[in-house]
Amino acid sequence: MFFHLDFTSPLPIYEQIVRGIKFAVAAGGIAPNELIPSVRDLARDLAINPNTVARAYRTLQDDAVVFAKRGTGLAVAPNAPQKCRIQRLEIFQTRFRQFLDDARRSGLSELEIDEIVKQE
Amino acid sequence: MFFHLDFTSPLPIYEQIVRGIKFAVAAGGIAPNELIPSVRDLARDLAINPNTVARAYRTLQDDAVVFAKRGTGLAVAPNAPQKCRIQRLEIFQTRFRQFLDDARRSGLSELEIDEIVKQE
Amino acid sequence: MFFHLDFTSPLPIYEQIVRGIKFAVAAGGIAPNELIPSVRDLARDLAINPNTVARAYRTLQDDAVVFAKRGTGLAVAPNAPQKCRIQRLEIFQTRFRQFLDDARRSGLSELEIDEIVKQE
Amino acid sequence: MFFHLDFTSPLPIYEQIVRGIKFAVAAGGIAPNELIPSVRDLARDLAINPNTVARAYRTLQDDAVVFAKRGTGLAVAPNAPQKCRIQRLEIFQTRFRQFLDDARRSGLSELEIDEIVKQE
DNA sequence: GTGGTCTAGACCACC
DNA sequence: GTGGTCTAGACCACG
Repeated sequence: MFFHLDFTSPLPIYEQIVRGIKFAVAAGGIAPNELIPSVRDLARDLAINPNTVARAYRTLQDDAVVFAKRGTGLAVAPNAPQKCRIQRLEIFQTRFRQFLDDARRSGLSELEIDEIVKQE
Repeated sequence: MFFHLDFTSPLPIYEQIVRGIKFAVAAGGIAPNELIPSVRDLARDLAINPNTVARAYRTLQDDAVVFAKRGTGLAVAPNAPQKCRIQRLEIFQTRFRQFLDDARRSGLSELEIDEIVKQE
Repeated sequence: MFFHLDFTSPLPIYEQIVRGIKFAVAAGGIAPNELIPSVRDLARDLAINPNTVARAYRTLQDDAVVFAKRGTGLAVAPNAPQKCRIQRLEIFQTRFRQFLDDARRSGLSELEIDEIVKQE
Repeated sequence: MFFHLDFTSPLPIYEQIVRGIKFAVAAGGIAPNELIPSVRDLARDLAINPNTVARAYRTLQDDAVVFAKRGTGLAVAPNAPQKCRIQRLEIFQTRFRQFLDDARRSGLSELEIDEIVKQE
């Protein structure tokens, strides 16, 4: 499978699925025109409600990351890999920037923040 | 005032208040045995409902960051500054570690991650 | 139902609910992974406001006695029965010890205290 | 002094004072017609607000445990010792009975309850 | 004045 | 359907 779920995360399950698929596409784990798992299969694999998967897939279609092949399933769009790579970068850039802002506003010194980052 | 609220954040307002007070205590903005703003005052200042502040203050009492002086208000606990500094560090350490884990699992290369971090 | 409320007690209703659920879990009335009554159901059964139940349930989550199954309800944590049994014992041990201390400090003789206890 | 205060107790301070005086009278620590400490003195000794002491003393007057000697202070009523002994007994009987009821309703077995009591 | 409890009801996200 | 957040306001105990 392409990703795992964190049920304790505040990020909703369906959003974790959306990102999981996008990141898999960005990383080349699923190629353009290749089918993604069926709603039923993925729901079984992840042990979650099919409605949740369906909602994630709807979002992916809205984002034009996948498109419906009638009677077959959902396939990765041709230009999706590039688009997903951009989105992936943006997601993590935004997140790091937010991290820094919050850390500074909390009263942590630049030194302490550096300390945290360097412990990577 | 010790902090401002981000009404667009997924982090609930009461949790933002909890952290705001903890960070203020960690940074020495409020000393042990000093009173924190009254429920009504803070609610007025932040332009939110007093109950929301009350809920945050309840959490702070549960965490033993403040204690009730009956009929007087809530005061910072003697050992709270140290505790809050530790918690603050943990919050941001965890958050950065999570950021790294997610970035790696998304298929981003170490190089790309470094790139994001260095843009600070 | 697992318990009843004493509206005349100084113990707040939400705290009575917390204890009621804990004691039910301790006694095996609700098994691990089993769902506890929904906020709305319990509020209706006890004829109180749903928010009061919600507040109790929040406390139970903070105590890790139950965990949220998103969109499904709250389920008893795996190790909760053991934990609840311990807490139950502690609650009553503390209370009896406090009773004894207070009785002694009030000037009651050991004989008089024994007298009270034996009338059980 | 006749008693100490527990600031963490849910029992209000003024009620703790009322009981402290009553128990002292019951135990013979203060004899009939003897003066109890002045509001100001007791407040200073206990490091609390004089209003709180005043409220307790008002209750004691209402209960006819003490009476005002104009221009002198509050003195213990002649029949107070007997009355206080009775009230003291009732307080602890009620409290023990409540303890037993609660313990039983919590699902503790008679054996476990006996165990707690015998550890006195 | 202080915080604490409870009610009532709106709105939201999630499944 | 589920719980979670927030608002609004009443009432109480305490100092």
